Amino acid sequence: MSNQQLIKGSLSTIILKLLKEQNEMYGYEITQKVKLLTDGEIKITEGALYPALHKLEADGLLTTESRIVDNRVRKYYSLTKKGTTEIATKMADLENFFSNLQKVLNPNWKLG
Amino acid sequence: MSNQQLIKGSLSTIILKLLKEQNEMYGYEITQKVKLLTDGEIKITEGALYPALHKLEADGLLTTESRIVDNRVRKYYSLTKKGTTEIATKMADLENFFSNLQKVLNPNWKLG
DNA sequence: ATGTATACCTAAATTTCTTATGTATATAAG
DNA sequence: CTTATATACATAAGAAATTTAGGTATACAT
Repeated sequence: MSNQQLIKGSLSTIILKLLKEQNEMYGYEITQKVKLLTDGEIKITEGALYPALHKLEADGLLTTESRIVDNRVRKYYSLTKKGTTEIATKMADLENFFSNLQKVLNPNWKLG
Repeated sequence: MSNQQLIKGSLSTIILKLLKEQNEMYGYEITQKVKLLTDGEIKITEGALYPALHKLEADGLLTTESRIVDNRVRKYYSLTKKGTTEIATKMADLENFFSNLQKVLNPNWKLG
């Protein structure tokens, strides 16, 4: 898809929002969830995902817990208190941005 | 606004779409138009705008014509045939991306 | 003289992503 | 038995787009 570059700026919001809904997820699970929800149209690459997860953890928005399932390591991520606050802000920002973008691009747009 | 980083990936679409509607615009005019349409909530910085315009021109999507107005140079940009084709594709990509993003972030979203 | 608005521009640094790898286990196919 | 696919983590070089910070210049108001 040529819209892959549009993900720039919203990847961390996607990660945090999914974690808010599911309480905890591991990296690979996130890529599969997004793929499933969008019928394969949005693909989160691992090269983008893992650095993003590490940054969110370093920023104190996520905590991790490693578990071994089927002889393989999984790192489960969940929101910290700070992360919970942040996702509310980010979602509001995103809605606001889309609203403004529609004013610029097309006042007649209807989505949903 | 903290949503400034969300512009990443959609700046060229904004430029092309405005030019499609207005036929021709100069750089500074684009920044002011976006500011006006969004009540100052989206600000296109000149450091982002001018390189983007130059790239779109280099890619053959825009042509320019310099004029002197009030003793100051203005570079008017307009869509080429290729640019006109491209904006249709880009708008479709953007709508598609937003649609998919909403599936991930919130199935209940309604915009517009 | 100073600040604000208009109007163009570039360059270093940063952020974010792509692309390409690398490691390792499990399982199905040939 | 070895090859391919899926699962699951990770890093690193390079590319792309933006931010931040400057620079030049005219016009006008304080």
